[in-house]
Amino acid sequence: MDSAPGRSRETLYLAIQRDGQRLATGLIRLLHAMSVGVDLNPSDFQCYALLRIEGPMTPGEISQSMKLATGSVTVLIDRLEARGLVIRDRHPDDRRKVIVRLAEPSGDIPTDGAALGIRDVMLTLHDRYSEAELEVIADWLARAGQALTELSAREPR
Amino acid sequence: MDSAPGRSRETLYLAIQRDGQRLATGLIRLLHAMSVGVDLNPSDFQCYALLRIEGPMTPGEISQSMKLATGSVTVLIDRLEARGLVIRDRHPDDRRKVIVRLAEPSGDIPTDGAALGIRDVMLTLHDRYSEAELEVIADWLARAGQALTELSAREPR
DNA sequence: CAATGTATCTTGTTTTTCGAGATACTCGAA
DNA sequence: TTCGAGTATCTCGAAAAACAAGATACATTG
Repeated sequence: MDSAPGRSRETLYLAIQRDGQRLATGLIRLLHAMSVGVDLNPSDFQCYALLRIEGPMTPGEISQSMKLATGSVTVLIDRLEARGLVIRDRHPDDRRKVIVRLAEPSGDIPTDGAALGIRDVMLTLHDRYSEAELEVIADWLARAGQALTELSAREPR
Repeated sequence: MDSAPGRSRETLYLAIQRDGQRLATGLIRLLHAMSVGVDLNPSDFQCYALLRIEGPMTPGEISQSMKLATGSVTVLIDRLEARGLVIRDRHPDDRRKVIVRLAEPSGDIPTDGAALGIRDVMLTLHDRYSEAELEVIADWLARAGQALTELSAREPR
């Protein structure tokens, strides 16, 4: 694609910061749009997405990850469970713990991804890049995600 | 950086999707962490960030962008205004409209970016990439942000 | 086995969001 | 000009979600 002729490192950093922020607000918007699409509130949808990505988690882990109070997570899971989207299991080793996992038949709705035409848009977007470039992008996404996760994990309070 | 020797396009797409989702959840977490850091609720903080990025907006535009009811935006702006973070101005041409903009002395707190060591982490992250690679990343971020914005803007309901 | 720590749930309260209407303004056509 | 339809914001009461503190049950260490 090599669009701009060659911006300085400094300029590139600024561009990345600016466009990264734009992407972030876009993501929030999209998450909201998707959640109303499946008739879930944003928190519930985010939790559902989290379980899809990370696999089964305990309520405590969810509470940490989503920065919600434990009581909030309890009723959040109640709501998802009532809709048949997730299931609570007892932890085999530690019976204080509970394991929350996705319900098998994918509940009633959102298997995500394909919804809203996101997949198509993304495919179109990526057509323009070479494999080497996609490699760079994938690498950056993985590292940036890792960095952000560590950032908000450490010393949150 | 050229880490993996060469993944297929298909594999790369999947990696991007997966890591993109991870990045998204990381962003939400971080946004939440930053908002508690400046003692603002997530919506208020997001609105503040939005105004920083996009410049002055009307309540109606904010409501569309954040997918909130107009009434919710009114009290949201009330809260930000009470903290001295934003200012309401009348629109010069259309006096039904109101323009919300950042208060000049940056209110009491968050000039963002530097907070939480985000800047440092990002600098460290980007050190490993060549300028050509950064170019690719910046390009992708811009296009992806654009795509997401259009996606959630069209046919939201 | 007692004491302390951990994980989740319960309850009551506060905060945020919604939704429907009210008010104020704009613009085009009679 | 005046009327009417459309738009933008705000007001208000009701619903929903999040919190905080305590209760319960289990685990782990001495």
